[in-house]
Amino acid sequence: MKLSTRGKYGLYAMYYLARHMDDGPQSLQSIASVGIPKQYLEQLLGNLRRAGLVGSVRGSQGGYRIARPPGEITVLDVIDAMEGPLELSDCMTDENVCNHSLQCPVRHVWHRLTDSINRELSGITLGDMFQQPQECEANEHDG
Amino acid sequence: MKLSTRGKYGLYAMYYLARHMDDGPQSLQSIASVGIPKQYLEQLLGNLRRAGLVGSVRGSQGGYRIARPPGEITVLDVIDAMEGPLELSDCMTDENVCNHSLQCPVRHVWHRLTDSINRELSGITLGDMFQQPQECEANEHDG
DNA sequence: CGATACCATACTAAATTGGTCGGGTATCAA
DNA sequence: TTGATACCCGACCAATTTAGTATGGTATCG
Repeated sequence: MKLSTRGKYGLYAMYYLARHMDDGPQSLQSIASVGIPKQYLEQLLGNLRRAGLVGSVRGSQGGYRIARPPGEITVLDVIDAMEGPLELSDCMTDENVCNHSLQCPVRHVWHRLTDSINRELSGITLGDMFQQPQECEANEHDG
Repeated sequence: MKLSTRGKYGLYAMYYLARHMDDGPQSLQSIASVGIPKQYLEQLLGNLRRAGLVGSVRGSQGGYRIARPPGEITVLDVIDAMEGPLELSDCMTDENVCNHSLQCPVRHVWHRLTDSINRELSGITLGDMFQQPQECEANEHDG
Protein backbone atom coordinates (compact mmCIF):
# COMPACT_ATOMS: atom_id res chain seq x y z
CA MET A 1 0.00 0.00 0.00
CA LYS A 2 1.61 3.17 -1.22
CA LEU A 3 0.72 6.71 -2.08
CA SER A 4 2.00 8.03 -5.37
CA THR A 5 4.61 10.76 -5.39
CA ARG A 6 1.96 13.19 -6.61
CA GLY A 7 0.57 13.61 -3.12
CA LYS A 8 4.02 14.24 -1.72
CA TYR A 9 5.01 16.68 -4.46
CA GLY A 10 1.71 18.47 -4.16
CA LEU A 11 2.16 18.88 -0.45
CA TYR A 12 5.72 20.15 -0.90
CA ALA A 13 4.50 22.69 -3.42
CA MET A 14 1.63 23.88 -1.23
CA TYR A 15 3.89 24.13 1.77
CA TYR A 16 6.34 26.19 -0.26
CA LEU A 17 3.59 28.52 -1.43
CA ALA A 18 2.26 28.83 2.10
CA ARG A 19 5.66 29.93 3.33
CA HIS A 20 6.04 32.45 0.51
CA MET A 21 2.51 33.76 0.51
CA ASP A 22 3.63 37.36 1.12
CA ASP A 23 6.41 37.35 -1.48
CA GLY A 24 4.30 37.70 -4.63
CA PRO A 25 3.74 35.01 -7.23
CA GLN A 26 6.28 32.20 -7.10
CA SER A 27 7.51 30.89 -10.42
CA LEU A 28 7.33 27.23 -11.32
CA GLN A 29 11.10 27.35 -11.45
CA SER A 30 11.45 28.44 -7.84
CA ILE A 31 8.89 25.95 -6.54
CA ALA A 32 10.56 23.14 -8.46
CA SER A 33 13.88 24.01 -6.86
CA VAL A 34 12.96 22.01 -3.77
CA GLY A 35 13.62 18.95 -5.91
CA ILE A 36 10.67 18.26 -8.18
CA PRO A 37 11.01 17.80 -11.98
CA LYS A 38 9.83 21.08 -13.42
CA GLN A 39 7.58 19.89 -16.21
CA TYR A 40 6.01 17.26 -14.02
CA LEU A 41 5.32 19.81 -11.33
CA GLU A 42 3.65 21.97 -13.93
CA GLN A 43 0.99 19.29 -14.43
CA LEU A 44 0.53 18.92 -10.71
CA LEU A 45 0.11 22.65 -10.19
CA GLY A 46 -2.56 22.53 -12.87
CA ASN A 47 -4.49 20.11 -10.68
CA LEU A 48 -4.05 22.31 -7.64
CA ARG A 49 -5.22 25.33 -9.62
CA ARG A 50 -8.31 23.56 -10.98
CA ALA A 51 -9.08 22.47 -7.41
CA GLY A 52 -9.02 26.11 -6.37
CA LEU A 53 -6.08 25.71 -4.00
CA VAL A 54 -3.67 27.96 -5.88
CA GLY A 55 -4.06 30.90 -8.21
CA SER A 56 -1.76 31.65 -11.10
CA VAL A 57 -0.51 34.77 -12.82
CA ARG A 58 0.57 34.43 -16.43
CA GLY A 59 3.24 36.35 -18.20
CA SER A 60 6.50 37.82 -17.16
CA GLN A 61 6.92 38.08 -13.39
CA GLY A 62 4.06 35.60 -13.11
CA GLY A 63 3.82 32.50 -11.01
CA TYR A 64 1.60 30.75 -8.50
CA ARG A 65 0.27 31.79 -5.15
CA ILE A 66 -1.76 30.10 -2.49
CA ALA A 67 -5.49 30.80 -2.84
CA ARG A 68 -6.47 30.78 0.83
CA PRO A 69 -4.69 31.25 4.16
CA PRO A 70 -2.61 28.18 5.15
CA GLY A 71 -4.81 27.63 8.16
CA GLU A 72 -7.79 27.12 5.87
CA ILE A 73 -6.29 24.49 3.60
CA THR A 74 -6.10 20.95 4.92
CA VAL A 75 -3.80 18.16 3.86
CA LEU A 76 -6.91 16.31 2.73
CA ASP A 77 -7.71 19.14 0.29
CA VAL A 78 -4.27 18.74 -1.24
CA ILE A 79 -4.25 14.94 -1.39
CA ASP A 80 -7.74 14.87 -2.89
CA ALA A 81 -6.68 17.33 -5.56
CA MET A 82 -3.57 15.32 -6.39
CA GLU A 83 -4.69 11.72 -6.13
CA GLY A 84 -8.43 11.97 -6.50
CA PRO A 85 -10.83 11.19 -3.70
CA LEU A 86 -10.09 8.29 -1.41
CA GLU A 87 -11.83 5.23 -2.83
CA LEU A 88 -10.47 2.13 -1.21
CA SER A 89 -12.59 -0.25 -3.25
CA ASP A 90 -15.09 -0.03 -6.06
CA CYS A 91 -17.75 -1.33 -3.70
CA MET A 92 -17.56 1.93 -1.75
CA THR A 93 -18.92 4.00 -4.61
CA ASP A 94 -20.30 1.65 -7.25
CA GLU A 95 -23.63 0.36 -5.99
CA ASN A 96 -23.86 -2.73 -8.16
CA VAL A 97 -20.43 -4.25 -7.62
CA CYS A 98 -21.68 -6.18 -4.60
CA ASN A 99 -25.21 -7.39 -4.01
CA HIS A 100 -25.21 -7.14 -0.24
CA SER A 101 -23.25 -3.93 0.08
CA LEU A 102 -24.81 -2.49 3.16
CA GLN A 103 -24.44 -5.63 5.25
CA CYS A 104 -21.00 -6.57 3.93
CA PRO A 105 -18.49 -6.86 6.77
CA VAL A 106 -15.59 -6.13 4.45
CA ARG A 107 -17.28 -3.02 3.21
CA HIS A 108 -17.83 -2.03 6.81
CA VAL A 109 -14.10 -2.25 7.50
CA TRP A 110 -13.34 -0.19 4.41
CA HIS A 111 -15.81 2.39 5.57
CA ARG A 112 -14.19 2.69 8.97
CA LEU A 113 -10.76 3.02 7.38
CA THR A 114 -11.95 5.68 4.94
CA ASP A 115 -13.39 7.70 7.80
CA SER A 116 -10.23 7.35 9.81
CA ILE A 117 -7.99 8.55 6.98
CA ASN A 118 -10.23 11.45 6.06
CA ARG A 119 -10.51 12.50 9.69
CA GLU A 120 -6.77 12.45 10.18
CA LEU A 121 -5.95 14.34 6.98
CA SER A 122 -8.68 16.93 7.36
CA GLY A 123 -7.37 17.64 10.85
CA ILE A 124 -4.02 18.94 9.60
CA THR A 125 -3.78 22.29 7.86
CA LEU A 126 -0.82 23.75 6.01
CA GLY A 127 -0.59 26.20 8.87
CA ASP A 128 -0.18 23.32 11.32
CA MET A 129 2.78 22.12 9.31
CA PHE A 130 4.69 25.26 10.28
CA GLN A 131 5.05 23.79 13.76
CA GLN A 132 7.72 21.63 12.16
CA PRO A 133 9.93 24.53 11.18
CA GLN A 134 12.48 23.16 8.73
CA GLU A 135 12.37 23.35 4.98
CA CYS A 136 12.75 20.00 3.30
CA GLU A 137 14.06 18.85 -0.02
CA ALA A 138 11.75 16.65 -2.03
CA ASN A 139 14.45 14.22 -3.07
CA GLU A 140 18.05 13.24 -2.67
CA HIS A 141 21.14 15.37 -2.90
CA ASP A 142 24.63 14.10 -2.50
CA GLY A 143 26.32 14.95 0.72
CA MET B 1 -5.92 6.79 -3.75
CA LYS B 2 -7.05 3.20 -3.96
CA LEU B 3 -6.33 -0.15 -2.43
CA SER B 4 -5.81 -3.06 -4.79
CA THR B 5 -8.39 -5.82 -4.92
CA ARG B 6 -5.90 -8.13 -3.22
CA GLY B 7 -6.67 -6.69 0.18
CA LYS B 8 -10.37 -7.09 -0.38
CA TYR B 9 -10.09 -10.62 -1.73
CA GLY B 10 -7.77 -11.59 1.09
CA LEU B 11 -10.18 -10.26 3.66
CA TYR B 12 -13.09 -12.09 2.02
CA ALA B 13 -11.11 -15.31 2.08
CA MET B 14 -10.06 -14.92 5.70
CA TYR B 15 -13.58 -14.05 6.74
CA TYR B 16 -14.86 -17.15 4.96
CA LEU B 17 -12.29 -19.34 6.66
CA ALA B 18 -13.10 -17.75 10.01
CA ARG B 19 -16.75 -18.64 9.59
CA HIS B 20 -15.94 -22.21 8.57
CA MET B 21 -13.18 -22.84 11.08
CA ASP B 22 -14.98 -25.87 12.57
CA ASP B 23 -15.89 -27.48 9.24
CA GLY B 24 -12.53 -28.96 8.30
CA PRO B 25 -10.28 -27.74 5.50
CA GLN B 26 -12.06 -25.59 2.95
CA SER B 27 -11.11 -26.17 -0.67
CA LEU B 28 -9.95 -23.36 -2.91
CA GLN B 29 -13.05 -24.05 -4.96
CA SER B 30 -15.39 -23.38 -2.09
CA ILE B 31 -13.59 -20.23 -0.95
CA ALA B 32 -13.56 -18.92 -4.50
CA SER B 33 -17.31 -19.41 -4.75
CA VAL B 34 -17.89 -16.09 -2.98
CA GLY B 35 -16.85 -14.52 -6.27
CA ILE B 36 -13.08 -14.55 -6.61
CA PRO B 37 -11.29 -15.93 -9.68
CA LYS B 38 -10.01 -19.31 -8.57
CA GLN B 39 -6.48 -19.24 -9.88
CA TYR B 40 -5.94 -15.70 -8.73
CA LEU B 41 -7.17 -16.58 -5.28
CA GLU B 42 -4.72 -19.46 -5.24
CA GLN B 43 -1.85 -17.00 -5.40
CA LEU B 44 -3.37 -14.86 -2.71
CA LEU B 45 -3.85 -17.81 -0.38
CA GLY B 46 -0.17 -18.56 -0.92
CA ASN B 47 0.64 -15.16 0.55
CA LEU B 48 -1.68 -15.74 3.49
CA ARG B 49 -0.08 -19.13 4.10
CA ARG B 50 3.46 -17.76 3.99
CA ALA B 51 2.37 -15.04 6.41
CA GLY B 52 1.21 -17.74 8.80
CA LEU B 53 -2.43 -16.71 8.72
CA VAL B 54 -3.77 -19.90 7.15
CA GLY B 55 -2.66 -23.50 7.07
CA SER B 56 -3.15 -25.85 4.14
CA VAL B 57 -3.74 -29.55 3.70
CA ARG B 58 -2.67 -31.06 0.41
CA GLY B 59 -4.25 -33.92 -1.43
CA SER B 60 -7.75 -35.20 -1.73
CA GLN B 61 -10.13 -33.72 0.84
CA GLY B 62 -7.53 -31.03 1.44
CA GLY B 63 -7.97 -27.30 1.62
CA TYR B 64 -7.20 -24.29 3.77
CA ARG B 65 -8.00 -23.45 7.33
CA ILE B 66 -7.49 -20.45 9.52
CA ALA B 67 -4.31 -20.69 11.58
CA ARG B 68 -5.43 -18.80 14.70
CA PRO B 69 -8.76 -17.91 16.30
CA PRO B 70 -10.57 -15.09 14.48
CA GLY B 71 -10.26 -12.88 17.53
CA GLU B 72 -6.48 -13.09 17.26
CA ILE B 73 -6.15 -12.05 13.63
CA THR B 74 -6.47 -8.37 12.83
CA VAL B 75 -7.41 -6.77 9.55
CA LEU B 76 -3.94 -5.23 9.56
CA ASP B 77 -2.41 -8.73 9.58
CA VAL B 78 -4.39 -9.59 6.47
CA ILE B 79 -3.75 -6.35 4.59
CA ASP B 80 -0.05 -6.48 5.37
CA ALA B 81 0.13 -10.04 4.06
CA MET B 82 -1.71 -9.12 0.88
CA GLU B 83 -0.37 -5.69 -0.02
CA GLY B 84 2.90 -5.52 1.84
CA PRO B 85 3.51 -3.20 4.74
CA LEU B 86 2.11 0.29 4.58
CA GLU B 87 4.76 2.57 3.10
CA LEU B 88 3.21 5.84 2.06
CA SER B 89 6.41 7.26 0.64
CA ASP B 90 9.98 6.14 0.10
CA CYS B 91 11.09 8.77 2.58
CA MET B 92 9.43 6.80 5.37
CA THR B 93 11.80 3.87 5.04
CA ASP B 94 14.71 4.89 2.82
CA GLU B 95 17.00 7.06 4.89
CA ASN B 96 18.78 8.80 2.03
CA VAL B 97 15.87 9.87 -0.12
CA CYS B 98 15.60 13.14 1.76
CA ASN B 99 18.38 14.96 3.54
CA HIS B 100 16.30 16.55 6.26
CA SER B 101 14.03 13.63 6.93
CA LEU B 102 13.51 14.06 10.63
CA GLN B 103 12.52 17.71 10.43
CA CYS B 104 10.49 17.37 7.24
CA PRO B 105 6.93 18.58 7.76
CA VAL B 106 5.63 16.44 4.92
CA ARG B 107 7.24 13.39 6.42
CA HIS B 108 5.64 14.30 9.70
CA VAL B 109 2.21 14.26 8.08
CA TRP B 110 2.92 10.89 6.48
CA HIS B 111 3.99 9.56 9.82
CA ARG B 112 0.77 10.65 11.47
CA LEU B 113 -1.28 9.11 8.69
CA THR B 114 0.64 5.84 8.83
CA ASP B 115 0.02 5.62 12.56
CA SER B 116 -3.64 6.39 12.12
CA ILE B 117 -4.17 3.69 9.50
CA ASN B 118 -2.25 1.07 11.40
CA ARG B 119 -4.09 1.88 14.60
CA GLU B 120 -7.47 1.61 12.92
CA LEU B 121 -6.73 -1.66 11.11
CA SER B 122 -5.04 -3.34 14.04
CA GLY B 123 -8.08 -2.53 16.14
CA ILE B 124 -10.40 -4.73 14.09
CA THR B 125 -10.18 -8.52 14.26
CA LEU B 126 -11.89 -11.07 12.06
CA GLY B 127 -13.95 -11.90 15.11
CA ASP B 128 -15.16 -8.32 15.29
CA MET B 129 -16.40 -8.64 11.73
CA PHE B 130 -18.97 -11.21 12.86
CA GLN B 131 -20.89 -8.35 14.45
CA GLN B 132 -21.94 -7.57 10.89
CA PRO B 133 -23.68 -10.88 10.35
CA GLN B 134 -24.31 -11.18 6.60
CA GLU B 135 -22.26 -13.05 4.09
CA CYS B 136 -21.19 -10.99 1.14
CA GLU B 137 -20.32 -11.73 -2.44
CA ALA B 138 -17.00 -10.38 -3.62
CA ASN B 139 -18.26 -9.14 -6.96
CA GLU B 140 -21.25 -8.63 -9.11
CA HIS B 141 -24.06 -10.99 -9.91
CA ASP B 142 -26.95 -10.15 -12.10
CA GLY B 143 -30.21 -9.41 -10.33
C1' DC C 1 -3.06 -45.70 -9.85
C1' DG C 2 -5.95 -41.95 -10.53
C1' DA C 3 -8.74 -38.26 -8.87
C1' DT C 4 -8.54 -34.39 -5.96
C1' DA C 5 -6.49 -30.35 -4.54
C1' DC C 6 -2.61 -27.57 -3.14
C1' DC C 7 2.14 -25.43 -5.03
C1' DA C 8 4.98 -22.73 -8.06
C1' DT C 9 6.33 -20.15 -11.85
C1' DA C 10 5.76 -17.83 -16.06
C1' DC C 11 3.08 -15.22 -19.02
C1' DT C 12 -0.27 -11.62 -20.48
C1' DA C 13 -3.27 -7.31 -21.34
C1' DA C 14 -4.60 -3.25 -19.38
C1' DA C 15 -3.99 0.47 -16.32
C1' DT C 16 -1.15 3.56 -13.66
C1' DT C 17 3.01 6.14 -12.62
C1' DG C 18 6.38 9.36 -13.32
C1' DG C 19 7.87 11.61 -16.16
C1' DT C 20 9.22 14.24 -21.14
C1' DC C 21 8.19 16.92 -25.36
C1' DG C 22 6.39 20.40 -28.21
C1' DG C 23 3.74 23.89 -29.07
C1' DG C 24 0.51 27.37 -27.48
C1' DT C 25 -1.03 31.89 -24.91
C1' DA C 26 -0.80 35.84 -21.71
C1' DT C 27 1.88 39.62 -19.79
C1' DC C 28 5.49 42.80 -19.05
C1' DA C 29 9.17 45.71 -20.43
C1' DA C 30 12.15 47.85 -23.57
C1' DT D 1 5.92 45.87 -31.59
C1' DT D 2 8.87 42.74 -30.31
C1' DG D 3 10.94 39.64 -27.38
C1' DA D 4 11.59 37.42 -23.04
C1' DT D 5 9.30 35.36 -19.33
C1' DA D 6 6.30 32.14 -17.59
C1' DC D 7 1.88 29.73 -17.33
C1' DC D 8 -1.28 26.31 -20.23
C1' DC D 9 -2.29 22.05 -22.52
C1' DG D 10 -2.37 17.74 -24.81
C1' DA D 11 0.30 14.00 -26.60
C1' DC D 12 3.66 10.80 -25.88
C1' DC D 13 6.72 7.38 -23.45
C1' DA D 14 9.15 3.64 -20.56
C1' DA D 15 8.74 1.21 -16.48
C1' DT D 16 5.96 -0.77 -13.07
C1' DT D 17 1.86 -2.69 -11.09
C1' DT D 18 -2.50 -5.04 -11.33
C1' DA D 19 -5.49 -8.65 -12.15
C1' DG D 20 -5.71 -12.27 -13.91
C1' DT D 21 -4.43 -17.07 -17.07
C1' DA D 22 -1.87 -21.02 -18.20
C1' DT D 23 0.79 -24.90 -17.30
C1' DG D 24 2.95 -28.17 -15.05
C1' DG D 25 4.26 -30.10 -10.71
C1' DT D 26 3.58 -32.47 -5.94
C1' DA D 27 1.12 -34.49 -2.03
C1' DT D 28 -2.68 -37.35 -0.30
C1' DC D 29 -6.70 -40.24 -0.19
C1' DG D 30 -9.24 -44.22 -1.61
